[in-house]
Amino acid sequence: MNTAIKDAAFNPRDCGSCPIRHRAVCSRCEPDELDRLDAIKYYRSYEAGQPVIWAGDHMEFVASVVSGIATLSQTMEDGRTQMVGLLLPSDFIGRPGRDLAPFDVVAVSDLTVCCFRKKPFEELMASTPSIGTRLLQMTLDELDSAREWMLVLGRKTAREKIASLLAILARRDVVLGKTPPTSGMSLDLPLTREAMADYLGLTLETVSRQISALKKAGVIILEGKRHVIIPDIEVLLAETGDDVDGGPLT
Amino acid sequence: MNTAIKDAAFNPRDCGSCPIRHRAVCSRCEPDELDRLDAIKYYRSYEAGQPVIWAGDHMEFVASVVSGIATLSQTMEDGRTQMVGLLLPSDFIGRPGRDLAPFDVVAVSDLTVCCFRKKPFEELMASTPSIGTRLLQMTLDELDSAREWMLVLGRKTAREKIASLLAILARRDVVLGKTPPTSGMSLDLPLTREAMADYLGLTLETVSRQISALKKAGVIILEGKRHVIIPDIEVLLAETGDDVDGGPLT
DNA sequence: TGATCCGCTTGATCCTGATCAAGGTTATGG
DNA sequence: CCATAACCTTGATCAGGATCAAGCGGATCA
Repeated sequence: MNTAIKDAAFNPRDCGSCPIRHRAVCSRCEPDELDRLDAIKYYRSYEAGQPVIWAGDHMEFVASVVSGIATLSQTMEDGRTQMVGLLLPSDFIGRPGRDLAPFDVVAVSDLTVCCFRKKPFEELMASTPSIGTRLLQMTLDELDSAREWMLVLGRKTAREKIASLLAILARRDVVLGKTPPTSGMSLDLPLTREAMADYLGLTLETVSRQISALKKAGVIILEGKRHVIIPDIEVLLAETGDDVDGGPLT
Repeated sequence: MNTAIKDAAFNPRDCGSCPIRHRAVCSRCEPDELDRLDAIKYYRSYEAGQPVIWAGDHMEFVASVVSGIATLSQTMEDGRTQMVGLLLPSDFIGRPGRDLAPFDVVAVSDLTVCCFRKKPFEELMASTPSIGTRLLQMTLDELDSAREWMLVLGRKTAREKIASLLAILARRDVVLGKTPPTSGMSLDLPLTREAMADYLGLTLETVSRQISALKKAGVIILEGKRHVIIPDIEVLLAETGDDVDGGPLT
């Protein structure tokens, strides 16, 4: 696999914006640790739709998403697929200490990742406890998110699922400062209806219908197919079925 | 909360069987690290049905299950609940570096856990990299399991869900050496029909019906309500919908 | 300028699993 | 020993979402 991967034209001087350095693995590293990370890193980019890795492949690197969006998913023999994670800028890809990729990773938009060769990275981790600590915290966060998503998949209605997905995407955009946190939030859907369906355990028709229903109810306003305006975030949160206090935006 | 917790009558000399020492956090620790772990540990037990901790509570300890079974779950205001994990002997409870419990933990059978006060444990972790490494590996395993479960919740039919649960429980019993791995496997269900339903995102009636259906199809044989005999594991695995190669028993 | 494709929407119908309801089994306790 | 309460099974009916099907609108390309 992994045909058609191209090494990125990403300028190494853009290193300053490398999420490894600033937001992911190494946010608490000392300067000399950063230097050592720099020594083993390189960039790669993928076009929308390209696979980054297939479940079962040997992974010879770990990586951090610089820009773009990728999905983590599983597919059954008969074609049913379930997305198990959404990889956004600053998210980490890979398993130190493991050889085989457990899930498929596919770029859904143009994607640039910052890679570290696995062996040197693991050695660096062994000699730099703060990296391991940071990675443990990130993994615990991912585990909590995965478990929260299990409630969505197992117990929520189609309408609640859609509202939950929109709320999660909205929260991310707030965190990234792309939209105000209060009223008139605006949001670009990074996923096709089918990808949303795979994320939510629904069919694409149901996704489409429920989005239309939320639109008709005035919970969201659609501009085109992919741009969503949320007039009142509280109304959207009420549709998720979650406890409103301590909800997704806090 | 946490009323009615009793300190265990567990004999400290049984320390030799403490899973922290042998299977969980410290399987690769040096003897002096084990001594330091011993210095901050204590046992607790809970009766079937008792809560260990509620989501949002402050956790002043981390722990490892010694014996019995607990569940990790989430409940919506309207009562819908989703189990997000099953805690069996040797499983770890808690989040170093976090203060609040993210999910409810409830004992479903009589339960004994080996606790470590959180602060000293975190200090020990900071000074003993192998503990952190071990914990990272365990957390990555849990994350993979959680993600595999997302496929079950999102895409499998009721019958496949039941078969998947039975396969997982069967695999555990094989690993623990309770039953032969090949033919005529036998298995005690540790959960009520309702708990299975909460794990699988179903109702208890559907669970009951699908178990009856698998029985009628000869995939399983029931002795009483809780004891299951699996005449041919391959037949059960075929019912899970999973790829049979590399399936749950390997 | 069409022709084609892809992503999306909407309608009609079906089916799986939820819900409502009744009764059976097993364990516990007076 | 029976009474009670969990826990479980089974039946009848309902409904939410899947499936099958048709068509729309905006890209891309010859």
